[in-house]
Amino acid sequence: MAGTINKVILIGHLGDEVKMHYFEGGNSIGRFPLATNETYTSRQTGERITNVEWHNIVVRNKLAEICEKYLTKGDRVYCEGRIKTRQYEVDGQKRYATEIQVQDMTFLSTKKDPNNTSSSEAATQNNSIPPTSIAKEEDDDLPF
Amino acid sequence: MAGTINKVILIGHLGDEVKMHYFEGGNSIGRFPLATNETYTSRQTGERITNVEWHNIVVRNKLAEICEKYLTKGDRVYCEGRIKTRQYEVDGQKRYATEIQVQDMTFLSTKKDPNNTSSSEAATQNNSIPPTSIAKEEDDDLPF
Amino acid sequence: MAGTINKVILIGHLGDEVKMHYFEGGNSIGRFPLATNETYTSRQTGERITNVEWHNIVVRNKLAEICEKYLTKGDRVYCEGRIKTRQYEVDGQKRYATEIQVQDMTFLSTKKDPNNTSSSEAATQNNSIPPTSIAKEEDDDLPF
Amino acid sequence: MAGTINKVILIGHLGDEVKMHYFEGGNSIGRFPLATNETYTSRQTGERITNVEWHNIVVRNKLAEICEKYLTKGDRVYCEGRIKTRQYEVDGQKRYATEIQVQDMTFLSTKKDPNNTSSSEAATQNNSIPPTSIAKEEDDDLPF
DNA sequence: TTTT
DNA sequence: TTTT
Repeated sequence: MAGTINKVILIGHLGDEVKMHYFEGGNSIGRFPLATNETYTSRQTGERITNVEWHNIVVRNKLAEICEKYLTKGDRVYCEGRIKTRQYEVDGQKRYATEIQVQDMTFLSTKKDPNNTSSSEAATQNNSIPPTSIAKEEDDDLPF
Repeated sequence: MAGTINKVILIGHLGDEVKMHYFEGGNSIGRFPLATNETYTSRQTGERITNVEWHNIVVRNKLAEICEKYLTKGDRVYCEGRIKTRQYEVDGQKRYATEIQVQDMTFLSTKKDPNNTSSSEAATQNNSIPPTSIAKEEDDDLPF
Repeated sequence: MAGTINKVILIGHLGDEVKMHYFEGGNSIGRFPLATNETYTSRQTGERITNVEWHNIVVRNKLAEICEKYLTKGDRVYCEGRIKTRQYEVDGQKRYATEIQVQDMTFLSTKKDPNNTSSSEAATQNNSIPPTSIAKEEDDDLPF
Repeated sequence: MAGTINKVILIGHLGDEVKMHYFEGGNSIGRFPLATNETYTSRQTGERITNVEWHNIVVRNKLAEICEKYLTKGDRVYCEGRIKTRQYEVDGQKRYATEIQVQDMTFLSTKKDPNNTSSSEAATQNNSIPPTSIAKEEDDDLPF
């Protein structure tokens, strides 16, 4: 009943801002769409075709708050998590929504950093350093 | 236009047989459900809870045919691929179905091998050796 | 200063028993060799060639103790961790030893389980269930 | 004898230029060091400590040539490959050198692109587009 | 619905 | 030997 692995690794760009939802009791959840692209050459026409894949990213609690604080539309991130398909009903019919529950994230660009112009590399050379790697342990100090 | 990654790694058990579909022109597709389990301890009751996650696995052409030949319900496999959400309409309403398009697979148990009793390790010691690792290159020889 | 990833995923077989070392203060470390195989067809002779790759696995504290208790030579495991190359000197010359520091592990077969005959699947159907998935959180309860 | 996985995923920065070596017969190999960083808080002093890990990246043939053409010291890349430890002898003593044989790579920044100022995003808006994702198939067209 |  |  175990001995299984459910792991997702994504590098993509935020298609929108992080949307937060706060629960009673102090828990919180953040959601944002992440785009990955697949490019290939058409066998028929020979032209380059790009398919966009949209992933529903879900983050929780401290990681959610760090995402909301530092990430914005267009930023690039590395995400590691698991696939989770939720089931719900509409008019008595089953529907499915697949999310990526992310536990670990690394920022590959952070436009929200005020002193930063275009890349996370630049950001590390000034005093306002956003966290670039976010660990799984929720009780840790902020990685500054 | 790229610089993105969409990667899924799963280890799980087949929930059903591989269902094949053959296209005109020689292409084929195989589908099967794969179960992964997540076990955790409830904070309320302290009991162990297991959630099952079902993944819609899609394989193509030679890999599909190897899967159909060697895999059966209950077998354990390692899968590597990408997430793909297809959109379709029902009564004018958008629906989404998420699949895992698998390119690489490793068999961790293969009940269909006739000389095999319980594990793929045993299978490698006789003459009827199923492939245990299936490469991405479709034009390769079978890995026997 | 960050924004980097160092991740290793291995599925292989233990080449020897887990060797434990206990430190003063209660910490412990376990080490064992893990074999992965790469099989390919020789372009010259056309015969199948198998290369064995040996990985120096290092586990710590609770995970080390679970490994020692349940794993034995020949068992198959899934390991997730990071690469770490240690530097040392012999006769004033630098030497390097590369280890895989494993944080997450899933047992894919466990011969040490007394009620088990050949695979972890069988093991889950009786009362003596070894842990098959070991989480990163050291403070967690044992996953029974 | 199989059913194993040997997979490495790295995101890091080039510590030096790509060094090429060409073989008779047309094959080529490229090598470069890649740095990943691990940052943690010391339990003793409470200060942030960064450890650098250096990986010996090895790429072959077309991928090697693309790396040499587009990558330079300091660039950030995503690498996917396998661990390979080579054995050699010095004065009759065995020595080991661990490499990462990389088959797939994604460029996360490319300073060598002449029209590019600081990031790969900018690069995609002009006519001199470096490849950002490099597939495994050696016989493919260049991903332009 | 959307990123680069 | 080195990157950010």
